[in-house]
Parts: sequence; C-alpha cells; structure tokens
Amino acid sequence: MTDTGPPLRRDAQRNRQLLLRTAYELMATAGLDVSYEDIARAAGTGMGTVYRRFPDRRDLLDALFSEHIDTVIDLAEQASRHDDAWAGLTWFLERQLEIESRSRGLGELLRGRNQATALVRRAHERMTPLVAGLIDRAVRSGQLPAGVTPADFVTVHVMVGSVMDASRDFAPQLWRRALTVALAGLRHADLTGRPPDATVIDRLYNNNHQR
Amino acid sequence: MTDTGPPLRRDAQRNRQLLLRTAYELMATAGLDVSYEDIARAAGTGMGTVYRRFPDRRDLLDALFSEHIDTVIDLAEQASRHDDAWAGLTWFLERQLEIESRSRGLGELLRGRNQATALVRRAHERMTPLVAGLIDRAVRSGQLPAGVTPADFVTVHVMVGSVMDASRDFAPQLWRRALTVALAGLRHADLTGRPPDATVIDRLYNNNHQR
DNA sequence: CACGAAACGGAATGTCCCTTCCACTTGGAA
DNA sequence: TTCCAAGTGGAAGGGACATTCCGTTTCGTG
Repeated sequence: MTDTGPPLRRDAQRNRQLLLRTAYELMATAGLDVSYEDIARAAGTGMGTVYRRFPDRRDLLDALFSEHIDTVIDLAEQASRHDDAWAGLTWFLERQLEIESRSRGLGELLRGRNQATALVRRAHERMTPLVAGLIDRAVRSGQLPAGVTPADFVTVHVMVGSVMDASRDFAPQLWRRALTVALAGLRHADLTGRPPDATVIDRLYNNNHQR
Repeated sequence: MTDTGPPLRRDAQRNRQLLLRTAYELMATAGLDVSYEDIARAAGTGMGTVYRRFPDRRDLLDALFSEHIDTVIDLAEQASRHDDAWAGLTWFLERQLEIESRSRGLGELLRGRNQATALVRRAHERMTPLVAGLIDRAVRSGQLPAGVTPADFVTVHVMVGSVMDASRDFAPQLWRRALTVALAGLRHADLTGRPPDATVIDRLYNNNHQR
C-alpha cells in the first residue's frame, strides 16, 4: 500500500524530514492552508523540493499527521473499552480536542474543514463505529437520554472545535467551557425529533465545501 | 453621518439596486467572499460599476445587510422585554439563527467570520447589554445556573452557527438540533470555573483572524 | 436637441498562489 | 576519482481576484 519506491538519497532524506518539521510547525498555528512557498522559505529550500517530495498536498498532510491520527484512533479504542460509556465518551472527546488545540492543522483535518485525505477517511471509518457503540451503551444505560445519536456527538465535536478556532488567539481555553456546555446539553437535551440522516457524520467530517 | 452627496442619476440608481439584489442573492448561498467580478457578471454590469458605487467592500456589506441587522437588533429588544428571561433568550437566539439560515452572508457577518463593519460593531454594542441583562435575570431567577455569563451565550451562538455552516448543503435543519443541545447545556452545565474575560464577546464577534 | 457631467464596461495591471520545468549541483556506487 | 542518477532552486507560465483607468455611452438640463 505504501510503496516507497527506491530509497531516498541521504540529503533528500534530510530535507524531507526538515520539510515535515517545518510544515508541521507552520500548520500548527496557521492551519492547513499554508502555501508551499511559505513552507519552502521557512525550511530554507526551494519550492521544487517540496513538490518533488509531496506532489499532492494530501501526500504532505498524510505524512504530517498520520501518527497523530493514529494516536486519536487509539484514544477511541481505549475509550470504547471503558466500562462507563459516558466517561469513555467525554474522556475521548476531551483528549481529542486537547490534541487539536495543540495543532490547528490537525483540528482542521479531523473536523473536515477541508478535502479529506484517504487517511482521515479511514480514521473516521474506524472511529465512527466505536463512538456509535459508546453512544448506544450510554443511551441503554440511561447515561444519555433516548434520541441521542452518534451524529449528535459529531456535532458536538464540530461545535466545540469551531469555538476553539474562533478563540485560539485570545482565549485558548475557551473551548473547554464550550465542551462543558455541549456535553451537559447532550445529557439533558430533549432530542426526540426525527434523528439526523445516517450520512450526516460522513458529510460533516468529509466536508467538501471548502473556503 | 450618511452623506450621500449629489443624488444619483436614474440609471445609476437602478444599477445600484440591481447590484444590491444580485449581491444579496449570491451571498445568501455563497457567503460574503463573493468576488466583485461575480457580482458584476451576475448583475450584467461591468466591474467598474460595482467599484464606483461601493469602493470599499464594507460599504457594500453595510448597504446589503443594514436592514436585516436592524431586524435582529429589534429581536434583541423585544426579547429583553420578555417577562420570562430564559424564554426571551431562546426565542431571540432561535429567531436570529433562522434569519442567518436564510442568508449565509448575514450569518458570517453577525458571527464575526470576517472583518466587522462599523454597522455590525454598533449592532453588537447595542445587543450585548440586552443579552447580558437577560442572562443576568435568568441566573437570578434560577432559570440558569450561577456561573453562566453573556460570553457563554455568544459561544453558543458561534457553536450553533458553525454547525449551520458545515451542514447547510446536506442537512439544512441540523442546526436546530445543535441549538437544542447547546441551550440544554447552558441550563445544566456546571460553569463554576473562572468566567471568560469580558473582552471575549467582542473578539468573537469582531474576529480579526480571517483566513 | 445639444452638450457636459455622470455613468458605463471591460481591458490592463498587480498580487498571490499553484504547478511545471530545466540548467545546475551533489551523493555515493563503481 | 569519476560520473550520472538523484536531487535542487527558482524562474516561468497560468488562474483567480482586486483595483485602476480611460475611451465610450447615456442622462437630463438648458
């Protein structure tokens, strides 16, 4: 699946690492839409080098974030093994958001503020059933009211993330308050209306409409 | 304050109206960042005409949305006169969001997804004390738990709006569910930690960091 | 109805970013 | 040490927008 072709020359190897570090830094504060030119300049290489190594931006994103994404998948798995479903859910979401708060780029990726990469899609495919299972358990055990769906959990993720994005520069902890509110809402809202369509999760996370 | 200079020629008058209608339509679905070229093309005029009439984009935005903004201010005033503070708050927020759901552009303007215009700033200066009064009353009457601040209300507005923006194309009513969750959260969250800085409201609404 | 001011359209210019391309440099195998 | 495939930097071309400018057209007053 990940055919690397012939191994890179040592200097190319070095530059690749340098570019990854540089791009990660830039995207941690500025988000995913950093230009290749900026990355090259910050790394002290030419643009050609960036394009040669990462011809498609998604290649770059996947290389940059794959281990962090694995970490998040791990969190979901740990959470799903939690005895207390609600505790698992809140723990998972808070952890995930903490990670997102340290990297704006990763947050944008995980919350579908862009064109999803294959890696991200696969990550969600893997996490969604786990979350769904937790929600199910929590509803059955009475920790969550009937009517709460996995899509509502995703909605909470999106909501809190938007507060994080909006307030990062002047109130970097405000999202915690928003999370408190949103989670309390999940436990107390009357969501007995028609549940959201099943495809909503996918569309929220694999947002096409950029901009 | 609004010196209009010498009156416009009749054809210019007509074009101005045409441009406003056209721009409003475009921004209702595509948001505020429609290019002047697109507006001109859709209206069947040249770009020069758009620039002549609205040399600064803010001029255009204020002209486009001023009456809608007045409507929202009106809602806030009506709400603040409501006997039941909580009912006033929820009614106001739902109405405002309904209006935003009909115009993506207006939503972006009201929720600070851009560089705020003088008009928007004034609108928020006017509405903020009204909302603060309602929150205060609701807390005092026990409808909201102690610790809830006006900034939390704004946060809810931002959160629900983000869901609206993210789901507009495939689930145009999903924001109502998010609103239900968020409002329930406000009533049930334990927000006894240090309250957000007073400037948070302003910064959320007059967002500088565009994208 | 003539004529000057107002308005008009859209070509031209500048900026920013994406992407390709190629003449030059360099690593490392022979 | 030689040599060439691999690697490099940045110029160049292209597209999207913002903004300006000016030759032409249109209004509406005298």
